Amino acid sequence: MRMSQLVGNRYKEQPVEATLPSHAFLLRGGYVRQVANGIYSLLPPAMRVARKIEGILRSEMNRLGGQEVLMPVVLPRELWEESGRYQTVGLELARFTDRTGHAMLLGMTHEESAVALARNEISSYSQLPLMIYQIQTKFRDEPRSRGGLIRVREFTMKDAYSFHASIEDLHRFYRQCCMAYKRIFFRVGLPQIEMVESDTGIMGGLKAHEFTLLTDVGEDTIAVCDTCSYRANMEVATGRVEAFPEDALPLEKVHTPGKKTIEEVAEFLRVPPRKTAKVVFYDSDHAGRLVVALIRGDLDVNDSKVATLIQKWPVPADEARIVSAGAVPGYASPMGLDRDKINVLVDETIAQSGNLVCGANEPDYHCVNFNLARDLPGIETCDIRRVPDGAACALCSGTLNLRRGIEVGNTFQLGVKYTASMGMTFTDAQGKSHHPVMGSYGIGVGRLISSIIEAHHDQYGPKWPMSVAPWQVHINALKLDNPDVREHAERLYQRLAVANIEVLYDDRNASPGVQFADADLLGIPVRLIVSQRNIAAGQIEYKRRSTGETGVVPLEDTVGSVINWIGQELESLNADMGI
RNA sequence: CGGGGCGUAGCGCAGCCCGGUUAGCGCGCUUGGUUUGGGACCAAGAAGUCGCCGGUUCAAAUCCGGCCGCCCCGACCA
Repeated sequence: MRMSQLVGNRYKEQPVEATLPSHAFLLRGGYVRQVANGIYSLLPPAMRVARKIEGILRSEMNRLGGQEVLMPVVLPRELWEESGRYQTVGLELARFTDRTGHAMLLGMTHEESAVALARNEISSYSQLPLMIYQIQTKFRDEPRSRGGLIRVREFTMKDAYSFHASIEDLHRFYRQCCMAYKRIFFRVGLPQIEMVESDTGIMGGLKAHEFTLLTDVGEDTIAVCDTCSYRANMEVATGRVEAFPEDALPLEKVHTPGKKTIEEVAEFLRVPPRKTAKVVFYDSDHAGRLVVALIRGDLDVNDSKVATLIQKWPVPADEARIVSAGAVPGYASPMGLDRDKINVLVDETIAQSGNLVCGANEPDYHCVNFNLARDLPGIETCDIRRVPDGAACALCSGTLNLRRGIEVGNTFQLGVKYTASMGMTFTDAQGKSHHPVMGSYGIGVGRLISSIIEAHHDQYGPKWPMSVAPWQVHINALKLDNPDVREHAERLYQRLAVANIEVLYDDRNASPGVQFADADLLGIPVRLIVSQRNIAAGQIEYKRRSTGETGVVPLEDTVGSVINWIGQELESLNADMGI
């Protein structure tokens, strides 16, 4: 490729809207252009990176036995009604009607489509297991996109769907798929990506993992054990919290005038916040009952965990709602409330503490010496707390640290949620009918591009790993109006092209500073510099983008050296070496 | 959806408060010349419905009203 013809300008001004390095470089390097909020065009350099990533995705999916398909972006409403998600998924599902008035939607994930495809083709256990995958455009009408390609509304995703005759076979395949994901991330230059336990969210199903690049600019919060391999998204992370058992003292009502918050009550009664019990009200659970969550005063409720328990997203209850259930805001307690009309969620930490302070359900009064087993008998406890930074790991003696991360991929053990609701069956060896067990597996291509830049850049631009670099070699020729320089540069360009090397040739007669700055923004791993002084010495100068190493090689050895460098760098990204 | 900010040439901005000639500046672009190892210099150019609609006024980028779009933080979100 000749740079004089390359579509897309580079510029040196820092774009005001870009706060992340990857976002700024994508704009400054001429990789992407925004078309609307969360909607981008990819220019040739980004398109080439995307194609390389897609090639790696294909090879690893094919290695798993996956078969590539292409399902539609535009889907009929009926398909999503079959699974029930037409109702349960919110505004991020873009809906519209076609000219005949038929309700349509833009696919944001393709479990329904995959089942609809497979149920007509699969009827026997002998056809299982099976995985289909596609690399395709998704649209999700996100409430807020951000960070360049990190969170967008339209994006390219590799999504895969597997079907199994048994849960055991799903588990076996799931492990293989996770290994394939590790190989993928290794091959694109991100071996540090972590496998993280996660919420199943709108996918539903049994179990899910995310694959996350830990970085301060990430938007997810991950609990990371400093000792063992436990990693979990905040949504589901659990940890050990110190228990404070005490022998129960008699329950006693105390006057606490005007003291409503945990801080006020704790200070007034001269106890630490951990000796109090906090009540949080949510408007309703799936059955319409008021939700009363009880947690130790020094801890916070984790809404995601509550959502899983009450089967809907928790919305804080307003004061009228709380009062109508017989509770007194600021002095509330589950004690004395009609347990048939409310859903009480009690965090384990309440059972592990004795003699707590809690509300008396009477204005200006609290109770001291609340003990769960005695004062609210017959309640099963659960985990509804946000893991605090520095909590003890539940699996080992280590400490959990909260880190930020970018989720670049995810995997779900779906079970029979979709195959049962959509009526997909197969016949086993005994002639009996079953629903296949399903898994689904996603990786966002654009998010991976941004993540690679976040992990591999300096102040001047990206440093692409060889496996995903838009080109392998960048030729800079200085003083191109000199016939000797031009002739050497053109010849070098031809020789490299003949050797099947991907070359970007800066054939503009631009000043060295401009050429080098542009080369840094394009981040190509090998840079070759043709100049009069190098020609006179019979040599070519090179610079490796990733290491900054510079040197010279004799002119006649150039192609051979380049082939060696490319080979070395690709070999270091070969997953067979690393995993 | 809540809070904050911004919309003037491809990009980054000034001008607006206090209405008044041909709406400026830097980068980029075009032409010519001089240059050339980390974003050169000189000269001459091209490029703008000042986000949109309406109002006030002799006169609106500037004042008023409405709308739209974009960014950041939060909420939300595989």
